[in-house]
Amino acid sequence: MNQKEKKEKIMFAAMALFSKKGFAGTSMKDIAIKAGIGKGTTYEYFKGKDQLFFATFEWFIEYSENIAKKSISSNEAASCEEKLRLFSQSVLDALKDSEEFYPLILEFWAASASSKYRDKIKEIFKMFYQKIGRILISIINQGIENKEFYDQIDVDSIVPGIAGAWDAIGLQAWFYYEDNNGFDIAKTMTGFTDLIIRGLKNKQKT
Amino acid sequence: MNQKEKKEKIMFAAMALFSKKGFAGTSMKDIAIKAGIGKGTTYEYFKGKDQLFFATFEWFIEYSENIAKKSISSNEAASCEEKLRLFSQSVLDALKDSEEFYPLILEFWAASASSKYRDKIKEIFKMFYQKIGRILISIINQGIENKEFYDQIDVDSIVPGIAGAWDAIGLQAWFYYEDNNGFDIAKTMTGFTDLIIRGLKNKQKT
Amino acid sequence: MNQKEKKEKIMFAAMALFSKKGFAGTSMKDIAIKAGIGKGTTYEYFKGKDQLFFATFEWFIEYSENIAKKSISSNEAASCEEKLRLFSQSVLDALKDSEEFYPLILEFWAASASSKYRDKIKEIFKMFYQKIGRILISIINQGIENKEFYDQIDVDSIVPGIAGAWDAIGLQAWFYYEDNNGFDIAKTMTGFTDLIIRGLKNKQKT
Amino acid sequence: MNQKEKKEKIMFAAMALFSKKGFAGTSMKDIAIKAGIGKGTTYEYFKGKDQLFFATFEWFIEYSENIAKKSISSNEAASCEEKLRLFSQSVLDALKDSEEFYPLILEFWAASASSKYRDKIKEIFKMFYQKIGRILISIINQGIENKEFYDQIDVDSIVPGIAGAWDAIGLQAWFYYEDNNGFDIAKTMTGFTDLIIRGLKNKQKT
DNA sequence: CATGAATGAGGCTTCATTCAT
DNA sequence: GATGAATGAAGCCTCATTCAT
Repeated sequence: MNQKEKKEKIMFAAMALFSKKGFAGTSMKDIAIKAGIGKGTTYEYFKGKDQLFFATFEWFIEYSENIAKKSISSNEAASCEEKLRLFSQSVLDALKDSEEFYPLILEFWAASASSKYRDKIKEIFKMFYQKIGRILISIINQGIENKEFYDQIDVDSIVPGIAGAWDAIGLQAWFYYEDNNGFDIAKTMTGFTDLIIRGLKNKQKT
Repeated sequence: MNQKEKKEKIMFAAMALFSKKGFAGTSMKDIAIKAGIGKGTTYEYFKGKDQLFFATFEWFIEYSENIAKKSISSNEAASCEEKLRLFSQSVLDALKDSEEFYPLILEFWAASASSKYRDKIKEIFKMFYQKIGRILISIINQGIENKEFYDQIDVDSIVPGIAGAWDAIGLQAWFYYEDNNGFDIAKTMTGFTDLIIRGLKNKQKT
Repeated sequence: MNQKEKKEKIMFAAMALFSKKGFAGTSMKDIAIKAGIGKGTTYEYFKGKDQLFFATFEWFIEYSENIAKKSISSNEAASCEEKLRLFSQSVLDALKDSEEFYPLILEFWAASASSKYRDKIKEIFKMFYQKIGRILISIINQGIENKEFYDQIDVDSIVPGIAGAWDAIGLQAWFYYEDNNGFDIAKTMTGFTDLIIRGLKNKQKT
Repeated sequence: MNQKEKKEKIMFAAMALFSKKGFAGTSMKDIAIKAGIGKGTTYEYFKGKDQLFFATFEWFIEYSENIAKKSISSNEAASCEEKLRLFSQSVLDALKDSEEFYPLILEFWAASASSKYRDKIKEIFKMFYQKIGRILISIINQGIENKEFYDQIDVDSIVPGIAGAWDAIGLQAWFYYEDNNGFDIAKTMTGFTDLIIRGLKNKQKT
C-alpha cells in the first residue's frame, strides 16, 4: 500500500466513525483500529484529530463537487426543464448512495459553528453552495433566454432555496433512516422538483 | 429567583455556549460561570451534561412549535397564497431573531446522529417536521379546494421540500453570518416563496 | 421526639446504611432521608460524617460491653466450665441478633486503620478486648483455683485467641449470610467451645 | 521493566496505600505517584480503581494460599500435633512478615460487605477458608486415625474457630501495632495452639 | 516508517458542609 | 431548631498526543 492509499484508508476509517459516533465520540484509537494500523501511525499522515477531520471534510466537498460536475457534463438534455430534473436526479442518487454517511454532513455543519476550523469550513461551504448555485443559475437563465422559463423570476434569490431543499430532504430522510418506508426520498425529490419547475415555467393554460 | 427561573437561566447559559462552542467544546464549568452560579449547582437542576443538552433541545422544539402555532392562529389571511406568505414570514422572523443561536440547530442535527439521545432526538425531529408538514398540507389543500391552487399537485410529496428549504436558507445565511450583506436572507426567503406559490397556483396567461 | 431520641434516630439510620453500603458508600443525604429529616439537620446533632461514624462506633462498643456485662452478672452457673459455655452462648445470641449489622463491625475494623479517628478507634478496641479478656481470665483463674482447670495453662496468652475466635466465627458466618444453611454458626460456636473447654480442663482418663 | 513487573509495581503501590489510608482514602493520583508513573498509566494496566482493588485482593488470597500450601508441603512432621504447630507457626511468620499490610485484610473484609465486588469477594473468602479448613480437617482426622487425637471431636465444627482465631490474633496484634511490646503475638499464637492441641489430644493422666 | 506505552491536561460528577430563610 | 439550596474541593477517568524503540 503506498502513501496515498494508506492516507485514504485512515480517512475512510475516520469518516465511517465520525458518521456513526460523531467527531467528539470517536477516538483516535478507534480510527487506528478501524484502519488496521497503529495508533501512532495516524500522526504520520495527519497532524492531529482536527486536521484529520478537516481532511475528511475537504474530501467530501471535492466528492460532492465531482458529482455535480459529472452530472452537468454528462447532461445532454434537450430542455432546461430536463436539465434540472437530471440534476435533481443526480443529487438523489448521491444521497441514496451514501445515506449511511449522511450524519457526516451533519457533523460538518455543526463543525462550521464550533470546530477549530470553523472559519475555513464556513468559507468552503459558502463556496460550495455558490458553485451549485452558479450551475442552477446558468440553467435557469438559459431557460429564460429560450423562453422555457418565466422571465420575471429573480434567479439569484431562488437558488439557495432550491439547493437547500435538496439538502433538507436528505436530512429528513435521515430522520427516517431506520424506519423502512418511513420516507420516500425519491418521490419527495421528484414532487419537489415538479413544483419548482412548474414555478419556473412559462404558463400556458392548464 | 424561583426554581423555574433559575433552571431557565442555566439553560440559556448552556444554549449560548453550545451555540458558540458546540456541545463537546462547552464545559460544565463554562456553563456555571456564564449562569453566574457554582459548578455543583447545575447538577441540582439537571442530571448531567447530556440531560442539560436534551433539555435545551426540548426547549428549542417547543419554542419553534409555538412560533408556528402563533403564526397560524393569528393568520387571518384572505387567501391561501397569503397564508403561505405569512407563514414563511414568521419563519423568517424567527430565524432573524435567533440568528446567533442558529448553530444550536446544527448541534441538534448532529446530535440526532451520534448523541446519547440520538433516537429520542430523531423521533422528536420527525414529529416536528410532521407538524409543520401538516400545517402546510392543510393550507395547500384548502387552496386546492377553493381553486387557488392547481389540483394535480402531489401535496404530501412537496411539503418536506418546502419546510426543508426554509431550514436550509437559514443554514446558508449562517454561513454568511459575520459577512455583512453577504446573504440577504429576507430576499431569499421571499424569492423562494414566490417561486413555490407560482408553482402551486392555477395558471392564468401571464 | 426529644433531642436524645432524634440523635439516636439519626444514628440508627446511619448504622443501617454504613452496614449496607459502607462508610464511604453512604452519603449524608441518604442518612437524612432514612432518618426522615432534612439534610442540614444532621449537622445540628453531629459535627460531621466522621463524627457521626465515630458515634455509631461508640454506641456499638457500649452495646457490646453491656451484653458481656449482662451475660456475666446473670451468670449463676455452678462451674467455670458452665460459665464459659454461657458466655459463649451470649456471644452467639448477640451475633445472631445482629447478623445483618455484622458488616458494621467490619467497617469499624477497617476504620481502625484508616479513618480520621483511627487512633481513638484502635484504643477503644484494645480496651474492649481487654475487658472481654479480663472476664475470661477471671473465669479461667477461678477454674484453676477450684481445680476444674489445668494449672499450667498460660491464661494471659490464650484469651485473645478465644475471644478472637468468636469474632472470627461471626465473620465466617457473615461470608455465608445469604446462603441458607451454608454455615451453622451455633454448631460452630458450640464445637469450638467444647474444644476449648476440653483444652482447659484437668484430665481424666477418657 | 516488563509488563508484568510494571503491573505488580502499581499493585504494590496500591496495596501500601490502601493499607495505610484505606481504599476510599487513597486516590488514583497517590497510587501513580507512589508507583512512580503517570496518572493515566495506571489505567493501561487496570480498568479502574475498583478493579485495581480487586486485583490486590486476588493477589493477597493467592499469596496466602501459597503460604498455606508451602507450609503443608514442607511439613515433614512426625506427629499431627507437630503438624499443627508448624502450620500455626507459618501463619505467625506470615503475619509478622506483613504486619504493616494487615489493614489491607481489614479493607478486604469491609469490602466483602459493601464494595462493588462484594459478592465475588465473599465467595473468594469462603473458598479460602474452606481450603484452610480442609487442610486442618485432614491433619486432625489423621491424628484421630493414629490415636493421637480424641475420636469424639466434631472436626468440621472446630476448624472455623481455629483458623478464625489465628486471623483474630492478627487483628488484635494490629490494634497494638505501634505500641512496642504491647502484644506478644508469638506468645499468643503459641499459647492458643497449645490449648487447642491439649483439647484435641487423647488424655493421659497429668 | 510503524508502533503502542506513557503521559497529564481537562472534563464530568459527587458530596460533605455551610448558611440564609 | 429545621431546612435544603448552593457550593467547590476533590476524585475518577478519557484520550489526544508524544516519543523511544
